[in-house]
Amino acid sequence: MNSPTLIILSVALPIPINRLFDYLPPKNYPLSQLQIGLRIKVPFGKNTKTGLILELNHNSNIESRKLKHAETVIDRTPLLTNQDLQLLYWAHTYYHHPIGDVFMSAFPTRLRKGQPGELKQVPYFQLTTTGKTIKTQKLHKAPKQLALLQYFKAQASAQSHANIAAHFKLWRPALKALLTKNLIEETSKPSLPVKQLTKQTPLQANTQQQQAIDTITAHLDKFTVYLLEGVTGSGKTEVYLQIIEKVLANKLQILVLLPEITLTPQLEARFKQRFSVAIETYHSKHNETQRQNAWLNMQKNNSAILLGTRSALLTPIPKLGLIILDEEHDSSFKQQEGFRFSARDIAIVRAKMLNIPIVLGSATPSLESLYNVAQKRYQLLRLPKRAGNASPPHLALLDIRNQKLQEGLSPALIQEIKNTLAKKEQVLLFLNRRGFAPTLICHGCGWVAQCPRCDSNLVVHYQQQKIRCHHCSSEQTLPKQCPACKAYELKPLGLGTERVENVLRSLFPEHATVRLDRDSTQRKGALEQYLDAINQGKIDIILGTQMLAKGHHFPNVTLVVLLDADSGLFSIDYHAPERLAQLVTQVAGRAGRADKKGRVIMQTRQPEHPLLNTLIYHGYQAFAQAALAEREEAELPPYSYQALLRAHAHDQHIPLDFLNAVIAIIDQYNRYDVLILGPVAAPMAKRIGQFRFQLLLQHKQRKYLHGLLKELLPHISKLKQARKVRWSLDIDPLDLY
DNA sequence: AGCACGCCGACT
DNA sequence: GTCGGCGTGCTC
Repeated sequence: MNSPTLIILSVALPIPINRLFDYLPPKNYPLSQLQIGLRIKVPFGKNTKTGLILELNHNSNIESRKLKHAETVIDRTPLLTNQDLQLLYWAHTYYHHPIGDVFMSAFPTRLRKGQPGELKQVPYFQLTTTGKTIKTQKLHKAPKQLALLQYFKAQASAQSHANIAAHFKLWRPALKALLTKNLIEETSKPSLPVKQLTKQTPLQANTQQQQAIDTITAHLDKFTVYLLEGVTGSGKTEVYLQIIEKVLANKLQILVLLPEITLTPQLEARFKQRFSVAIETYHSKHNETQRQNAWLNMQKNNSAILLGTRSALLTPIPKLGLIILDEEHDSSFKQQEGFRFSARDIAIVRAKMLNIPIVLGSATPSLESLYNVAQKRYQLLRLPKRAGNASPPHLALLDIRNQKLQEGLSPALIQEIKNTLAKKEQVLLFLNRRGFAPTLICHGCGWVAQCPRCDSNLVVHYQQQKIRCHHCSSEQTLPKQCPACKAYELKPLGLGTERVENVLRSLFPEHATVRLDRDSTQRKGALEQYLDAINQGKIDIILGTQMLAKGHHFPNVTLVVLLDADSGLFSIDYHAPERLAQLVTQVAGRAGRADKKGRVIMQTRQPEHPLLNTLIYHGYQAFAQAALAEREEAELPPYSYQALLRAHAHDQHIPLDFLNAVIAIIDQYNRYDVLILGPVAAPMAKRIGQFRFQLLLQHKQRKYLHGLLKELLPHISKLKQARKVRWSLDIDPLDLY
């Protein structure tokens, strides 16, 4: 029916429907300028949507009377390269996620919504001639303005709002005043002088560092996955910096991916001190203008290095020559909703497509990565030595069975803390549970305070006099009287950081204790304040949650305590021991970083637990080998492949009906005996008022699992039960929740 | 996802 | 008698 000169555009749209939509070109648009990869505005139902041209065809399966004209082509040249498009296509296939959603997720929000692909000018400010010479006494009545003026005097180049905000609070009025007084003027972004790549000479690498650097830089023009296993403080960052320098010398760009909450500012500062090339950062703290500019500066090759989190992975980088992914075991590299991709796994595919090296760094590599080393797919590089001669901490288990505990602290532990404090050294205690107590129970009738919307107990927050659910936002005032039997017998049960803080203060009243958890650090800048106080030696005892495990340096801490290390051992999720081991090793890394030897004590009721013992007495590597052997025995990943189909709804039977209908379809197509586990209730069956069920699919060979999924999914979308549930497919799930 | 159409309950 | 609840269907 269609004439051969007709051009049909197949467009990917950001909607959860797994197909392309066909359009006629915009009216009067020169056909020769149409290209795959251009963003385009199209009418869609009652709306206009921004999509991406993925195919140019001569005909369409849609009746021609239904075809609409596209409105406008946004880009003159594609923002993504062919290789970017190929990578996205691969990700769409691998994760079985709707094509338009995957392709459009490569763009920052503004560009996804159709904004032109141009840099947004952000104002920069510099001193005027008057500003440079003014006598500071003239501003003695305006300390804020004076401080800001001094700051500008100390800077070599013009500064943006973001630069100023990093150093001052409530700076806007002061800046405005200085502008009015003509001491500061607006200007454009200063261009960086790029006479040389570095402005700081590299540190002297030790033998292992040098070996790692040499190995990687010997073959910068071919794909290899390097697993750089370096204990805390072994100088991984210096290795990264020296490899990057070599790649910069080849005029190529570098992508550095970091976990969500690492110390990006510190790392950014270190990169900026070392290199004089333009560096972009991309993470959740940035606003949309900053994201768009960072993305475009990489895309246009204006900038050489991108430091970012998972969301930076798909930034187009035309001259990409190296990918570094630090803390590769970190779970924040896996997106946990919508398009549930693993930034690590896609990064590896990206490196492979571009034939460039990728370096995965970690002190505690994931079991998959260690398995890939054993399979000779990755090359292992080890940095066993701690820099500056710091010796590794000594780990020990402390059996607390039959011990009389004082709010979770055993007598032996209290003695250890005393000894450490007597030596004027700091103690770090780790308890991964905030609040005062995880349970409020009535001693009269056994009633327990439970969340009305979730399958969980309400946590007692004593300071705020609240009981609160940690899974949804519901909270109540701390009751005095049991709502069931009216007795005044309500007692908090179990340990939280607040409670341990109290006992520490009463046991060691002459020592300063600080608690670091989400509650105590909510106020902006509070965490930084506490960290400063710790590093200035004003604090003797540090108590905190998970947030202590990552990155922070506590050079004077010589005793690290894990109060309740067992909790990870009882989880039904087979990843739990791996996570516990990583956590223990990371927390242990906080101790004895300077010349003082550190000690790590783990209180446990499972002193005979084999994996725990392997970890404590033989180290992380030995633990990993033992854990891998268990996984192999049980045919769990990485010895098999999994996909998890989740479903939730307000009514209990809806997700269950849906998953049973899915099973009925699976039975028709399951030629290769993919293992089906479920449907079962999720470990937390009810959450935020929704009932959650899941179906686990597993097979020893990836191709059979994925083959089944590919056949299955179109049928699932068509199920009438599918409309009533919210469902999602998680490939290579990390959380079996 | 977003929107319209459509058929049943409490209201100016 | 109407407004609006969310079940169902469609988007090139």
